[in-house]
Amino acid sequence: MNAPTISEAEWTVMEALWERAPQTASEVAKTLQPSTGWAVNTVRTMLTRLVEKGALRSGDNAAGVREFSPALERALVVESVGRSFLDRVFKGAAQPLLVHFASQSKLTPDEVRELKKLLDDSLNNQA
Amino acid sequence: MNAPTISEAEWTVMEALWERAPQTASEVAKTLQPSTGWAVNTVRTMLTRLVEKGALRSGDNAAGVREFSPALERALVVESVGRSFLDRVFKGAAQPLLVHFASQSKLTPDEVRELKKLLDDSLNNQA
DNA sequence: GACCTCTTACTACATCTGTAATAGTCGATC
DNA sequence: GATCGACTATTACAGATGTAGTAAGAGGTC
Repeated sequence: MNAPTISEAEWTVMEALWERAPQTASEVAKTLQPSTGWAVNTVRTMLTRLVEKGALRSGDNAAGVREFSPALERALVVESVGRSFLDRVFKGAAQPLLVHFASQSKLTPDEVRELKKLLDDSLNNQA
Repeated sequence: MNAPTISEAEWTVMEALWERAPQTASEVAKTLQPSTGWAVNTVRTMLTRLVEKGALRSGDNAAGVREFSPALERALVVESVGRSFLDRVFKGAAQPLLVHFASQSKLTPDEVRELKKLLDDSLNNQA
């Protein structure tokens, strides 16, 4: 029941569709062209593979052109790749991961405040 | 610059050598056998590939048998895969990542205390 | 009605990964 | 000195990934 494996390039395509859906293949290709330089067929191939993987759904629009939409919520996929990253790199221990990224990053005072609140809440919810 | 790409299975091998080094191929294979079931040759292949990638160094021990050691510190590789994960999944924004994992995980009061301290420190160090 | 453009379906091909098997060398063994 | 067991080097092979190209139908254009 885990989300399917989504490769790095495929992730880029998913992001485009999480941003706006549905889109046809040419629309996605046009959206990604500036940042990736991918040929339309490259994008088509990835769309097809993502449909096969169950990450996208497709159907024809009024004009009879196929259009694509996410079949999985972004949050769910983030959940899944997040857990796999946590397991692989931090052996499943969230605290060292949090330490790593917290010490690595420069946060604003507001962000720190929010995080501390969240940490407190997480304690209370456990009780 | 960036640490080389280390695949999931290769990561397992690296962990064994970060734990204890140097080790010969058979030693690593024996170590990993219970958890992975890999054949010795499978481990050898991965060791070879990791040397090619520059993630391991190898040399002959007193008995003339090749042994392997990490060529990269674990922290450095974690740094690199961590950043790549952050960029890909959270578009480089550490705060949402921290929110995600913090809310996802059940931490002990001690761990929460440590993290909050770390967050405070990170603010001070910026100033 | 021949031609160009979209769209779709199918195919291509190198590289990386996972997972080994095979062949050849070398030292210990009987 | 033929044999057995490590060790090394080379090769294999299928599936995933990145990055397309080609062929063929459908619709507008001159």
